[in-house]
Amino acid sequence: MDEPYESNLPTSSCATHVYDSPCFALLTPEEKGILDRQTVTITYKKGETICKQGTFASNVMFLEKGLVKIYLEGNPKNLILTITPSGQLIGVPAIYDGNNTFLYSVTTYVESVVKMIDVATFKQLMLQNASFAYRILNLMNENTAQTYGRFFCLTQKHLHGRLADILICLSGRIFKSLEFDLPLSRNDLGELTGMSTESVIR
Amino acid sequence: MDEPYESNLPTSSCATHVYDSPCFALLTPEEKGILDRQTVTITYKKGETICKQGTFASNVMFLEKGLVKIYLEGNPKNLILTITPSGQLIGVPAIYDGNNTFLYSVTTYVESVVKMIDVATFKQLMLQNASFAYRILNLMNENTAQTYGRFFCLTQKHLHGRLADILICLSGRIFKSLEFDLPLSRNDLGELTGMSTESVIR
DNA sequence: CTTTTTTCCTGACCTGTGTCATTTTCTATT
DNA sequence: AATAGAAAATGACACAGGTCAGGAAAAAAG
Repeated sequence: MDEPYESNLPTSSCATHVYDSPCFALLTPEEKGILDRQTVTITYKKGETICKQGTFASNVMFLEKGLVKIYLEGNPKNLILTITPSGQLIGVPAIYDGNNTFLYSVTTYVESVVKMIDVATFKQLMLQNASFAYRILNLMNENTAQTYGRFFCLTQKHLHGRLADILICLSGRIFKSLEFDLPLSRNDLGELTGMSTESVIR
Repeated sequence: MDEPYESNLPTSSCATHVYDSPCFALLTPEEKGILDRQTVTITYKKGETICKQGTFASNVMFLEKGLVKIYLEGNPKNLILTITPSGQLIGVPAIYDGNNTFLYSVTTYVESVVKMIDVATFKQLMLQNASFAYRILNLMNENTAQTYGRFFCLTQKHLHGRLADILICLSGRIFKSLEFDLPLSRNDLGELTGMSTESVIR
C-alpha cells in the first residue's frame, strides 16, 4: 500500500458532507413565508423510511434533526450513498423535470425531524431567485464531488481501506469526536462499504 | 441471475446521457453575445487530454463534436465516470465555490471540437438568468441519476453483467446502432467497467 | 429473572477476478 | 514488403472476499 501520493486523486470514500448548507439564508422574507406555508414538519422514529426509491417525489426534504442513510435499493444488498446528519437538504435530485421520482430511499438511524417542502414551491423559488438556485447547484456539486470520491474508493480499494475510510469519515464528520457510539449495525457498515456483513467483522 | 425484477431499482451501468442539452436556448440574444465573447473553440486530436483532474477549473466546456471519456485518475487504474458524445456540457461540477478544481480528467477518444467557456461568465449568466440556472441544475440531476446507476452496477454486479451493460449502453446511446466500430481498446473497457484488461477479454 | 429473538462472531469452503508470463494478431513505420 | 511495436488473447496461479452453517453474546420481550 505504498503507492505514491498524489494530491489530485480522490482518496476518501467518505459518506457525508463537509459543509453545512445555509441555503435558505438567500431567500427574501416573503420567499421564506411562501416556503414555510408549503412546508410540513414530521418526526420519524428510528428505522423508519422517509422516502422510497421509485415513488413520485412530491417534496424536497430538510433534515432538521437526526441522522439518516441515503441508499440505493438492491437485491439482495443495498448501497448507501451517503449518511446525512442534521442541517442537510435531501432529495434535490428529485427536482428533475425528466423523471420526478426519488432516485434513492432514505431511512433514519435515530429519531429524526424532517421538513417536507413542496417540490413545486421549491422549484418556483429557484426560478425566481437565481442566487438561491445557484446555491442549490453548489450543494449538488458538493454532493457530486463526494459521490465520485466514494465511487472511486468502492471500486478500487480493498476491504480494509474502505472500512478505515468510513470509520475515519464517521468520526470526523458526523460525530466530530474520536470516540462515539455507533448507531449502525455491522449490516449497515456492510451496505456502506459494499461488502458482506461477515467481511466487516474481520 | 433470476432475481425478481423491480422497476424502481437502478439496473443500468450506462456510461452516457440520455438527453441532449439545449441549455443555451434559454439565454437571451444579449446573454448569448456575452457568452460567445468569453468562449474559445479548440480542436483536440485523438487521445489528447482536455482537462486534468486537480487543476484549477477556469472554464466550462461544451463538446461540439467528438467523443470523450470523463474519468477519475487512479493509481494504477482510472475509473471512467461517463463517456460523452457531442452536444454535452462538461465540467459543470467545477462551478463550485468551495473548490474550483476539476473533479476529473477528460480525454478524447477521437478528434473533438470543444468550446471553452469562461467559468466566471458562465456563473454570472446563471446568477442573472434563473431559467438558465435551473436548466443547468437539471443537467446535473440527470448526471447524478446516471452516476448512481453506474455506481450501483459497478459495486454490485459481476463481470459479465457489467460488460453487457456497457456494450448495450454504447450501442444504444452513442452509436445508436446494433453494429459499430469500437473506438475504445480493451484497456478502455477495463477502465469503464472497473476490471482488469485481461478480464474484459473473457 | 427467563425466554426469545436479534445481532455478532468464527471457521470452512469455494468462486470470481486480479496478476504475470507467453504467444498471437494487428498496426504503424521505414 | 519487412520490421518493430502495440494491442489482444490465453493459460496458470493466487488470493480476496462472498456464502453458508453453527455457536456466542447481547438485546428485547414476557
